[in-house]
Parts: sequence; structure tokens; C-alpha cells
Amino acid sequence: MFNIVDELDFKAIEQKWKQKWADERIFEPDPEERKKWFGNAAFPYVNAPLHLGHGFTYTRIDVAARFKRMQGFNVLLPFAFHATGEPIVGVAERLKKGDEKQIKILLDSGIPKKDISKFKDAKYTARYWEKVIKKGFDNLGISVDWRRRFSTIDPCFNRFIEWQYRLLRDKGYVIQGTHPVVWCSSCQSPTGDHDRLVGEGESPVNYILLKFKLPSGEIIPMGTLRPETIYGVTNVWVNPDVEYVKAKVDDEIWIISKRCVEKLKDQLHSVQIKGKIMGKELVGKVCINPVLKNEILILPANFVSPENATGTVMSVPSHAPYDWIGLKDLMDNPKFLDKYGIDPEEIKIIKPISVVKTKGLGEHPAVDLCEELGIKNQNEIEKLDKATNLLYKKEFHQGILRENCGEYQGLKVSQVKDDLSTDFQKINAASEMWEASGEVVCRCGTKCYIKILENQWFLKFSDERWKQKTRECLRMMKIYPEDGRKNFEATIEWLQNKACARRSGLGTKLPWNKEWIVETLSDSVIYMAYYTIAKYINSEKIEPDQLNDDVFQYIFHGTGDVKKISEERGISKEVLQKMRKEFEYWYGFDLRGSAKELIPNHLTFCIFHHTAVWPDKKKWPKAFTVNGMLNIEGEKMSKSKGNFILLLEAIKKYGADATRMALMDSAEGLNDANFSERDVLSWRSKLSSFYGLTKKHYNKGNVMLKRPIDIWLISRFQDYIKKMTEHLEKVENRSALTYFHQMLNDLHWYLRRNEEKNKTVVNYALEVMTKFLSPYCPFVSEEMWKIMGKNRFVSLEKWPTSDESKIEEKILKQEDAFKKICEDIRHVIELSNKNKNLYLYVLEDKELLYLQQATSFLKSEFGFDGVKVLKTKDPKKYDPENKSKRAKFGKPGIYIE
RNA sequence: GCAGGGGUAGCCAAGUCAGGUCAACGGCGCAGGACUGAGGCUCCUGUCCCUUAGUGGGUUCCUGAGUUCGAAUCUCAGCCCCUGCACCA
Repeated sequence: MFNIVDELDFKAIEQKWKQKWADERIFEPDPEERKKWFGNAAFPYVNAPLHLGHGFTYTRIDVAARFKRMQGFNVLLPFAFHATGEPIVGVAERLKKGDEKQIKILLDSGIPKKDISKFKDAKYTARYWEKVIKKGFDNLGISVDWRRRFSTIDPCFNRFIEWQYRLLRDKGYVIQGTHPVVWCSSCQSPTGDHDRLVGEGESPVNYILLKFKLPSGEIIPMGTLRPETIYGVTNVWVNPDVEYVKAKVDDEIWIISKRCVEKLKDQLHSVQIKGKIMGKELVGKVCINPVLKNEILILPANFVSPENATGTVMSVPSHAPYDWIGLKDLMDNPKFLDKYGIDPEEIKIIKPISVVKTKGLGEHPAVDLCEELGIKNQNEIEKLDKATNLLYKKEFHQGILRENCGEYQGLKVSQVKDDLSTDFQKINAASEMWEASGEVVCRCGTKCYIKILENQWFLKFSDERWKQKTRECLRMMKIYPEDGRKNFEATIEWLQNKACARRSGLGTKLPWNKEWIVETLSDSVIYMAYYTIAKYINSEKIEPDQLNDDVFQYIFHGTGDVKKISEERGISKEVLQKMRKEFEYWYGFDLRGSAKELIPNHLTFCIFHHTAVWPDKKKWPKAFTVNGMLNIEGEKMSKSKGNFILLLEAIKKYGADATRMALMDSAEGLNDANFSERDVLSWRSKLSSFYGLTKKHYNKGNVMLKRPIDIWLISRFQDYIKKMTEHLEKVENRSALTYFHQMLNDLHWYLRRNEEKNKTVVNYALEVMTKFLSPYCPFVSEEMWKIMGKNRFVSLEKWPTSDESKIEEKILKQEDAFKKICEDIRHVIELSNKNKNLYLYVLEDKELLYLQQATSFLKSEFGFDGVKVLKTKDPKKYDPENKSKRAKFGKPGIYIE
């Protein structure tokens, strides 16, 4: 076995340049005369080390920052750490309980056994991962100004959030209200998707309860999602074996399942149980349809679950497969009916009533569907559920109410559903209740239901004035790629009030109501402004107590008397003024990067909050860049698949530069990127060989007057420089990279084409290419810059600019034609199997000269003994003597012997 | 289900807005050759099929239909994939 021999010691180079950058503090910008460029990206959550997906997003913003830096901007790229919220508290709590899984996760992350217990302290966890994460950034070569680092659990940052929320509340953007959530009665908290054993993706849905009335005055509310079917009710169903309760609900007596009582209590109803009644006691009685006022028979059915809504349902056999099959079952089992003293004749006269007309479906679609699917009885739950879903969707989207639906006839089901619900409630024919869209079981094992939370704090994203400003900001912003814009637009329109406070987890307490903690998506939307002052908070050791709204108002809005604030808060006037200046200089930020999944939440919230906090449009965000997810070898990265790659591991294995190259080359735009070992290794050797090429050819040729071929290379480069710069301006890092390949191809051609190399031209090409590589693979680029004998950092060099006056179109065309001639020659050699002598017949003097200059190249390239370029006088008449008949303008005739 | 994005040769991917110059840039992989003691390094050439002294022809851009002299590109319908859908980072 042979080892892969790299010319380059990537590790040593990385170590060396990382150190030099830090020593010379070249990524620590302060306000100055030059124009600024402020880039940032969504900060990492500190419960795990960075993985390759982080590397992808962060390298993208770093390439942009490094590019801008070389363009001469004063560039700021800061990072901080996100620690607020539930997850790291969750780790601590699970450890306290001795959770084996959690212990294993930490051990797998490389934490020694003796240190595990330290992670019972959430703050320790946060600080621990901060260190590991920072190392990830540094090893990857992200050009971060660490003087501005902070964590969202720093008390000083908490003051900042307090200021933000007081300000928003004063503007009327933080309000109180009620809100339905999936609830675990055991944990006494909302059960988010990630907290569920069963039911990921299930959410609250609003049932309408139709109030059927017994002659005695008691109400049997029937839950449904299809209020229009009230017009098609033929009977109602109760489960004969279930014990129902009579309960006083607000001012009425309802007959409902026990489970329903608990739910209604948590949905803002007062509920008192007054008595019990078995389902079978109700069977055979009649009740009144609350809308049509006709008498309806109560029948028994086992498919009715006490777990769902009220535990009783109305029967609409024309449109509900369960109901049709239920009736059929009864007709097939007269004995069962006899048990309840019901005359089978009473069932036989029940006929389905159609209330919805749908294109492509018959009068009684449920009946047809049951037949089609061959459903025999109500035990075929799978088929029945399938049929129900199918019919519900089709009728909801395409169905039109029939003439028996009163004032709603002729309207579409989808249009009229909400109106029906409110109208029925107005006449007290209906009420409503919330139910989960499917079964949800909490991680603790408890079955969840829907609770309506009261006095919940909301960000009023529904506010039209606020939306208007947000739209305006978005219009002014650049979105890279532009395809992402529609997603933002749709989100702004769709966004409703968003709960912004929680009861548990780490975070900033709501300043006016300390029982609540600002929710973590809501405390991470304007923190980029905090970077501008964190430098002073850190260096001046400012204490949280010294920070209050006056301080922040002065810094961020320039209001108040500095002298007074300085005296009151014990922060020197100079420092306050510097902080103010720093903010004024850097803000608003020029580019923020993140993964595309944050568009509908974090990034859109970010726009909302900025427009609310800063009326001055100059402080608004200027651009976002979003990227797709990073796949590994074509598959989604996940721990269970075993293809989870930690950033530090990848760097160790492949080197930082090769990793960065592979990431940047993998995709751009909203498409998912793919990282493969093949590609990263290929980049590793490509970098190595380019380094070798540089070493071999830099400063090695002769100084001479420029020949056409020299001008050709320079001309080609002008176009590449222009295009790659344009792509980088749009954060199209992958597209820009293709021009590196083109440059390399051209340089190879140039070197092959000439025995004599023009030193000036080769040096120019290598310098341009090294500068161009620098944002992508900064370590190797610095090293190459050094072997070129340069003393400055290439990271701080001036970005190449294209000079159109250097482009000579004629020469470009000539060389293109020449390449084509070479292709033709190659083709003819192949077909003829001869390569002794080459004759080229041309029509023009210019062409003659150009080709004559290339004879030695043609000899060495194809192995000819002799090459002759001849001029023909008249292509038409020349024919007899010309051995090749194909000479045309711009295209010589070729003869080979 | 709703909203946004997407489906291009073995793989990744440009081209689609402004229809022809597109058998379709580039990279990876693969094949042959050069270099080499030897190479998995590097360089050159090729890479839909057939044919050929530098050519000519056939069939392609998710599927189906349409507009057009002409469609990867425009219209309609369908299938599939990715992301988000809220109190969760």
C-alpha cells in the first residue's frame, strides 16, 4: 500500500496561520474612515458541538466576509452563543434523574465520566460547549472578532432583552390573549413536537359541537368538523357501553363523556358533574336537531369513542362511511336492536340524506365508497378511516351545498364552513371545543389534550401597521438567492400573533411580569445590535446593574443626557459615547446568513423586530442569505443513520481548507447540499497540486514583451475576474468557484502551449488565483502568498479587479479557432492513424502567421515530424492541388500523411 | 391539507425569467494515453447511441397534452422530492 503523499502539511499550515491571524488581530475591526461591512449568521445553540451543517452555513458567511474584506471594506464578523430556552435545562434535569440515555449522549460526545455530574448545572453545560464551539469556528478559519462574544444567558444581555420588550410593549406590539396548545396535564405544560412519544405534527383543531336537545331539556353536544352535515343527519350515535356524565357546563346541562369534562374545564368552561348515565340508557330515545328542529333517534354504535370530543356523534350516512356502515350493521343484527327494544322497522325507514354535491361523486358518496372498498362492518377501521379521509378532503375542496341546506345552498363547503359555525353559535345551536388533530402522547406517557392558555403574552404580528413596515423593509432588502423572497412574503402575510413567553427554561424574565420568561425565538432577533457594544461590555467589565433603559436608549437611539446617564449608571461618558458611535457605525447589518428552515420564523421575526425597534430605516437589515440543508453522501445527516459528522472531526480528517472547498462546491441556492468524502479528498489533492504548480512556476519564466498568447491569458482572466466577483456579490459561492476551474484550465493550456513562459503573465495569473482562493481556503492561500515572497496577509490583500481595456477580442477568437483546429487535427489523426507530416492550408495572411508561430507546439503536441502552413489563393479553384478540400475562411484545410 | 422551493445525461449541477447560437458550461466519477521504478499524484484525451479524414444522422432535459416554423426553456394537467406550518430551537 502506498500512502497518499501530500506536498502540503495542511495541519501545520492551519496551525501556523490561525496563530498569526490571532496574534496580529486582523479580524478585530473598530470604527474608522473606511466603509464598513457587517456580516453575521444565526448563532449556535450551546448543547452540542458544531456539525458539518453549521460548517456549511458559517463558511458561506465567512467567504462573503473575507471577500468584502479584500474589497477594502472594514469587515465585522462576530459570533455569540445561544443558551436560553429548554434544551440545556432539560439535559440538567435528565441527569439529575440519572437518565442513562442522557449520560450516554454526553459520554459519546467525549466527556470524561468524572465530569458528567457537572452538567447538572445548565450554566456549566453552556460554558462547556461554548469553548468547544469556539474551537470549531477557529479551526475552520472563520474570521471572527471574538472580542464581541457573549451568551444569551449573560445578565447584561438580559438587560438588553428587557429594554427590547419594554419598548415593544410601549408600542403596543406585545399584548395578552388566550391560545390553544397541546397540553400534558401531568407535566402541566404545553407539549411541543419534540416532547412527544406519539403524535408529531398534530395540532389543535376546532370542533363544532351541535347541541341536540333531549325532551327533558338536557343537551347532548355532538362534535364534528363538518357543520354542514347537520342538514343530512338521520340519527345520532352513542356508545351503549360507555358511562357518560351529566354535567353543568356554564348554564346548561350537557351529556358528555368523562374525558370531555376534563377538556372543557381547560377550555375556559365552568364544568360541574351532576350525575351519570350509561349510553344504553339513551339508546332508543329521541332528541331534537338544533337547526332543523326535527326529531332524531338515538342509536347504539361501538365505533363512537369517549376519547374524541364529547363522546357522541351525529350520523350522516350519505357523507360519512362510519355512519352508513353503522346503520347497515344494525340492520344486519336485529337481535342487537332487540336488546335495546328498537323495532328494526325504525332502522329500515332511515334513508341517507345527501347535502353536498361533488363533481365525480354520486348522490350518496359514503354508500358508494363503502361498496367500492368492500367494507363489510364497522370493525374494518383501517378502510373506514381511509374512506372518511378521502371523502372529507374531496367534499371539502370541491363540494357544493345542495338545496336542502337553507340559506347556504349553492355555496362551496370550504367557503361556508366558518360561517356555519359562527351562525349556529349565534342561535345557540352550537358551541365549539378544541381537540388534537390526532393522538398525542407526552414523553412522560400521559395522553395529551388541548388546553386554552389564558393571559398568554403575544407578539402582535397580526398588526397591519407592523406588517406594512415589515413588507417595506423586505422590499428594500436583498435576498440571496432571490428565490427565497416569496417565502418571506408569504410568511409576513400568514403570520399571526405569536406567543413570546414561557413558564420554564432559561431566559430573560418579562420585565413587567416576572413569572414569564421571554421565549427563545423572541430573544434572538435583534441581538446583532448587541455585538456592536459587547466589545465594551466585555472590556470595561460593565455590570448588569449599570445597564438600564436609559443607557440602551442613548446607545441605540441617541436620546437622553449622556452626562446624566453616565453619573447615574457609573459608566464613563467616553465609554457611553464610544458605544453609541460603535452602534452608529456598524448598524444595520449588511448580510445575515442562515439555513432556509429559519425563513418562516427567525429571519422574518428579525425583520419585524427591527422595524419596530428602530424607526430609522438605516438601521434595518440589508440582506439575508439562506442555504439548503447539508446532506452527507446523499442522505440526511442524523445520528441514528450513523452519518453524523462533527465539524472538528471533519477538519481533523480532511483539513479545514479542503472541508471548506467541498462545502462551498456542494450547492448553492435553496437546494440541499451534499457532502461526500470523494469530493473533499479530491479538493484536498487539487489544492495540493495547485500549491505545487505555484511553487514550480511562480517567478520562474522570462521577462519579455507580451506575445499574442500572453495577451490571450490576460484577456481570459479579465472576464473571469468580472464574473466571479459578480457571483460573490450575490453570495453565489459555488458559481464563483467554477471560474477557478476555468482559470486553472487556461493556465494549464498556457503553460503547455509555450516553451517560453512570460514571467509577468504567469505571476499575474497565479496571484489572481491565489487571491481568489483566499476567501475559500484561507490557510493554503496564505501559505502560497508567502512562498510568492509576499509579506502581507493575502487575507488583507486587494481583491483583483478586471480591466476591460486588457481584453483583446481578436486574439481570444484566434486562440479559440486554434483550439478548434487542434481538435480537428486530433480527430483526423485518430481516424487516419497517421501523424508524420501535417499540412495546413489557409486563406489569409493573419492566419498564416498565427499558425506558423504554433508549429513547434503542434509538433510536440501531436508528434509530427514536419508541420507546414501553406497559403492557398482561391479556395474554389485551388481544389486540384489541394489535398484537403476543406479550407474555408477562418478554418484551414488539414492534410496529414 | 396549506405555503415556499425544486425535479437536467453515472453523481453533483449551470441553462428556464428575456424560446432557436443546447447533445446542453463546470466539477466529481469512469475509460484510454502521457509521465513514472511503481502509482490511487499530476497532465492530456474521451465519456447518450450509430456513423465518419476534421462529418452526418437518431434519441434525450420527471410524465402526459398543448402553443410555435422551432421548447430543457412558454401554457395546462398529473406524479415525485425538499423546507416550514407556531409557543419549538
